[in-house]
Amino acid sequence: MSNTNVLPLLEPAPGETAAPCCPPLTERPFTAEEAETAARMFKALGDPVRLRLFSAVASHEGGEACVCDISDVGVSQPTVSHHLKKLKEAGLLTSERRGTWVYYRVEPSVLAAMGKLLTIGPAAV
Amino acid sequence: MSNTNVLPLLEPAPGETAAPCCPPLTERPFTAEEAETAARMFKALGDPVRLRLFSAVASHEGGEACVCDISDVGVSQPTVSHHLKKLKEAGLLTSERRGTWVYYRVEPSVLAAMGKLLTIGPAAV
DNA sequence: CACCTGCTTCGATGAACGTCAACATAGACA
DNA sequence: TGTCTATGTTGACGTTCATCGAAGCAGGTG
Repeated sequence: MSNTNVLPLLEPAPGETAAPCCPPLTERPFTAEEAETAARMFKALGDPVRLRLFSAVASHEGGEACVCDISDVGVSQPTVSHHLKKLKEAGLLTSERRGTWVYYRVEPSVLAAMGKLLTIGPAAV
Repeated sequence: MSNTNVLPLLEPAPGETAAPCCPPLTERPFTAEEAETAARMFKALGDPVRLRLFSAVASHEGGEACVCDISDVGVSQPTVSHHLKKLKEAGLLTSERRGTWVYYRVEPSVLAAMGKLLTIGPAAV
C-alpha cells in the first residue's frame, strides 16, 4: 500500500492536463455531484497546516520530499502524518517508501484541474 | 452594510489581476501567515453547498444573482443565507440590496489570485 | 396603517475536524 | 538477534461547523 490509488475525480489522462472533474466555476452552476467532488479538493487545502505541507512538497526539488524535510510546521509529528494522509486521500499527493524514509509527491494533474476550475469563463463579468 | 469590506488578502489592485496573497504553491514553501490567508479561501470553497452557490452566482448572467435565483440547492433558506455570508466574509462575494432582492456578485480578482496560486511553477516536476 | 414577501439573525443540536499522547510498525545497523 | 530511528495508527478531548426552526428586519403593496 505504498502508492495511492484513490484519485477520486480525475483520470490520470496520460496525454495532457487530464480531464478535470468539473467545468470552470463560471461556466454553469455546478450540479450536486460536481460540487461534492470539487469541494473535497478545496477542503483538503482548506487547512493552513495542510497547505504548508502541500506547498513544501510541491516546491521541493523534484516535486517530492520525505516527511523529515517538511515536518517543521509547528505541530506534532503524528499530526503531520494525519494531514499527509488527508492530502493523500484527497488525491493531491502520493507516497512511496524508499528505505527508511517515506517520500510524498504532488499529483500535477490535480493542480492543473483545480487551476482550470478557477478559470474565468466567458459567462463571467 | 451592503458591500463587503473584508477582502482579507488581496488589495483590489485597480490595474490588473491584483496582487495575489501568495506565490504559486509550487514556487516555495508557504509561510505560516501565507498559509493561513490562502487556507481561508480554500476552506470557503470546501463545502459542496457553498461551491454550488458560488458557481451559480459566478455563472449567472452579468456575474450576479439574487438569492431567490440560486437558493435551490437542497438546504433550508437560512442555511443558504449562512453560506452566502461565509463566502462574503471570505471575500469571494459581495452583496447589494436593490429593492426587494439582494444581489450577490463574484469578486473576479479573487478568482484570478486563486488560479495563480495553483499555477505550476518552474520548480515542479 | 396592515399585510405579505425576501432575506438575515438567533439559539440549539449533532457531526466533523484538528490536535496530542501513547502505542505499533517498518527498515537499518550492529 | 536486539536496538535505534523514522513513520503511521489509535483513542480521546475540545473546538469548529453545517443545519434547522423560529424570530426579526427591510421593503413593497394594498
